[in-house]
Amino acid sequence: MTVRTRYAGSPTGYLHIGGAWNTFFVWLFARHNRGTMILRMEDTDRTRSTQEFEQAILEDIRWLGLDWDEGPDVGGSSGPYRQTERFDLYTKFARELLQRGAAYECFCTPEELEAERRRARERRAPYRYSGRCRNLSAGERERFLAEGRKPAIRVHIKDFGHSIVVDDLVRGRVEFSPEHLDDYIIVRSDGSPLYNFANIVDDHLMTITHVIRGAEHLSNTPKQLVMYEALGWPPPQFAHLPVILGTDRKKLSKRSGDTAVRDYRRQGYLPEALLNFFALMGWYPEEDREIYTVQELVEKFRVADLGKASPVFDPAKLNWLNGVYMRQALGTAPGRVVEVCLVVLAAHGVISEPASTEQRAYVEQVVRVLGDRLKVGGDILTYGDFFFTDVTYDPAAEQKYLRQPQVSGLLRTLADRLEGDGAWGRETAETVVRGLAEEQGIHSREIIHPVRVALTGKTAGPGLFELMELLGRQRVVARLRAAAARAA
RNA sequence: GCCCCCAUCGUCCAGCCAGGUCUAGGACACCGGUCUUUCAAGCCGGUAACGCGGGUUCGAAUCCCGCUGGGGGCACCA
Repeated sequence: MTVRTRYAGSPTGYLHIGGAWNTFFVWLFARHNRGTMILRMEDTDRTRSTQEFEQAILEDIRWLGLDWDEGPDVGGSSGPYRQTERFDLYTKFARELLQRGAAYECFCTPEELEAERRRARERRAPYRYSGRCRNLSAGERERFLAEGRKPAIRVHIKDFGHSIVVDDLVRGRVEFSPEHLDDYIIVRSDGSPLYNFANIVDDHLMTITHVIRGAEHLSNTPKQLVMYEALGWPPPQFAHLPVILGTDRKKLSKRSGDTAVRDYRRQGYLPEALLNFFALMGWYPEEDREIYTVQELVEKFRVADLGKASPVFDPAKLNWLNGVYMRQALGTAPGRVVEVCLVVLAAHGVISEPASTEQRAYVEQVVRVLGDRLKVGGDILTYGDFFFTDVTYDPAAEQKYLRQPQVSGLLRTLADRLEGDGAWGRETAETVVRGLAEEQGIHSREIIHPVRVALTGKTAGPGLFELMELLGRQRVVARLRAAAARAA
């Protein structure tokens, strides 16, 4: 039997780290088993779902380098892949359930249910639906209808007398006592299906063999198992991944900071670094090794090797990993580094979008000069903003290197010597700067540091002579004079 | 409150299933040192963990029970 697995996203926000991580593992599983990867949009919550978010999610998954065989955009044999386009299916099965007495209409209003819940809370008892609509007489039903009430549909949970067992691929055997189960709602009074129903209908109709999802769904699983039974369908295999935690040790959510994949893209992260990083959360493919190609991950992936504990998302480690990939790309495919830098630069409005040929060529130079200081695309601005904008002097740097007695004169002299129309380049710059130091009888660093601050505003950054070459004679001379004036 | 899950350095993981080779290994971060015009990178070194209590056993990070702690779920959300 060939593996068919899916990522079911709800288009109520951008793809976040947790969702992306989940998608990656689903994808790894599919590809490792030469199975089918399916994307499904669970957009039954029409108040929060939007077309834009759906687009964005697809885009971000694609950006990560993951692909899918069936989905809302590419179609497939078991489509459509958007739940809002499958309503007739849910209605059909809901009716079937109704006819078989496995489900019933519930006329309780949200207010009435809220009151039930409140009462349960007051008694400090766990809430379960009272079941008072379970055996409505024809008369009562007529009366509710006459009142204009629209029924929701609930499943009728029978007494099992035995516990419900989830045989989870990562957690093992998990038992649930059936007395905690509720007659839960599967279709809203407006006729739209709820997650725990639509999900099952789709997974079955799409012949999903493996459901790989977050552990937040583990408690839902017994409910779903009951539904599979009511429908007479064999359930798929389940694998519940741990939930990624934020630094606050709470579930990483859209509202807790930079958790959207899109944000990482904008900050100049490399998708392959993100993927490699994902692999290191909840899984260690091999001992004493952290760098893997996607292909290696596909080969090594085994659900049984996944951890059960919730990992904390550690941005510091992601940064390091991204740096590893950036350095590697610098050697083998510098265009990739330029690419992520362009994204950042454009996002900050420093260059146009798309970049002009000149801008691109210039950024290539900047990238070359910055070299392995670039751990993420965003570093082009933290280390090299002065290549694109006027100098912003770091107060501490200015205080330390520009407010020295001889500095103003030194800077002015250097400007004078650099001016002119002779050859310009790294060597010229170095010869002139070192020559001046020697002539003054001072160590070269005593002039290099102030010059760096004058040119870049910072104490840290790329090699002075390289950056001078790229900055060009005009800007160098102008900045030296401006700094000399400030220093005086 | 009820249900479920989880538990090794600050963080991510290895080790656990098949107890001894664990004075617990790797990585990130952190702290030194080295290189250097600064920073980054690199290289060398360092600090740092088996949550607690009971068992079982000659022997427990590893097996069992309890506790504690953390997390997730209890919707006409997904």
